[in-house]
Amino acid sequence: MDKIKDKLKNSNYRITGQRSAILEVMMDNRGKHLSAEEVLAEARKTVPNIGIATVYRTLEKLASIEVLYKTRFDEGCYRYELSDEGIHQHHHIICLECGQITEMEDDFLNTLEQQLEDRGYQIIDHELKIYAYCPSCRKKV
Amino acid sequence: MDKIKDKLKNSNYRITGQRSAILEVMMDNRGKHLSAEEVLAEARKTVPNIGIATVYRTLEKLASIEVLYKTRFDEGCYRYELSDEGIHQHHHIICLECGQITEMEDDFLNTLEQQLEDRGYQIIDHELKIYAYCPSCRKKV
DNA sequence: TCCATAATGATAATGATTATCAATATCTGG
DNA sequence: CCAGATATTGATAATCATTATCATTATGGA
Ligand SMILES: [Mn+2]
Ligand SMILES: [Mn+2]
Ligand SMILES: [Zn+2]
Ligand SMILES: [Zn+2]
Repeated sequence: MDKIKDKLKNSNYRITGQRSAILEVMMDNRGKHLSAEEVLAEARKTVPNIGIATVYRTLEKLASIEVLYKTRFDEGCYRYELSDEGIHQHHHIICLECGQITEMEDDFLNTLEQQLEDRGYQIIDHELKIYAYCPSCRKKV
Repeated sequence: MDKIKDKLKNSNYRITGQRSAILEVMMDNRGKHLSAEEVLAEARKTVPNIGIATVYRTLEKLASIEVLYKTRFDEGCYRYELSDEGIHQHHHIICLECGQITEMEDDFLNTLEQQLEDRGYQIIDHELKIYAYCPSCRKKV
């Protein structure tokens, strides 16, 4: 939390009640993937008058300094989550039945990346989504 | 082309001038990823009065019977391309400098999929995007 | 405390996509 | 070929997430 606030200060961003509230919401929901509207609803429990524009602005800023990770799961809206420390983001397995999202680390992509580097690409990031039925929704065969 | 039109007929879809024009645009642009607006502009060369709503409807229909593949590359809009025959779609390497999109086949994911199947998942599809500098845009080190 | 300026909230604007609906085109069966 | 059931179209309004605008307020270093 304080480490993040330092990061904000170093970027010339002021620490406001709204930003603290949003940060707190994201930390209280570590592991979840929240939409801007969901963040707004939570943040209003602390800062009742906070507006949706501020939520968008803050989420955007926090993503730009890599405190948050922003993605979308085949829906209309973006979702945000606390970022890992690592360079690459993790990946997601999305159940087509219940919507449950399971996370997956990306070690297994090392081989592929090596192949691409060999072909001259300079890889910056990657994103993998797997659509599947999760073990409990899977049709019994 | 005729195989696709049969597919349409079998789904109770009529073959109209507009649909033929859109199909032709997609076939003339095999390998490219077109937005609805781009398809509209091309289709109007054949059917000047075609409306954007018809383009959206047709692209949607063609994607629903898997003639087209629909995706988005971190932009505001969807892009469509002629679908491969295979079960899974191919993947994309997007150059962060020039925007060039290179395609990649998905054999290398077999191992990962096997691991997930072992954990009880029933995999339906996956999507991988790699963001990189392409060989020609890569910063010389 | 003062003040330059960053941040906020309300609200208008945007841009892609979808819904509505009256008019038109397609196609099947006679 | 033709009529009629119905699928499709184009214009346009509506939607929905996100961004821009702008007057007002809050923050934090001097
Ligand atoms: Mn995640
Ligand atoms: Mn492609
Ligand atoms: Zn499930
Ligand atoms: Zn490039």
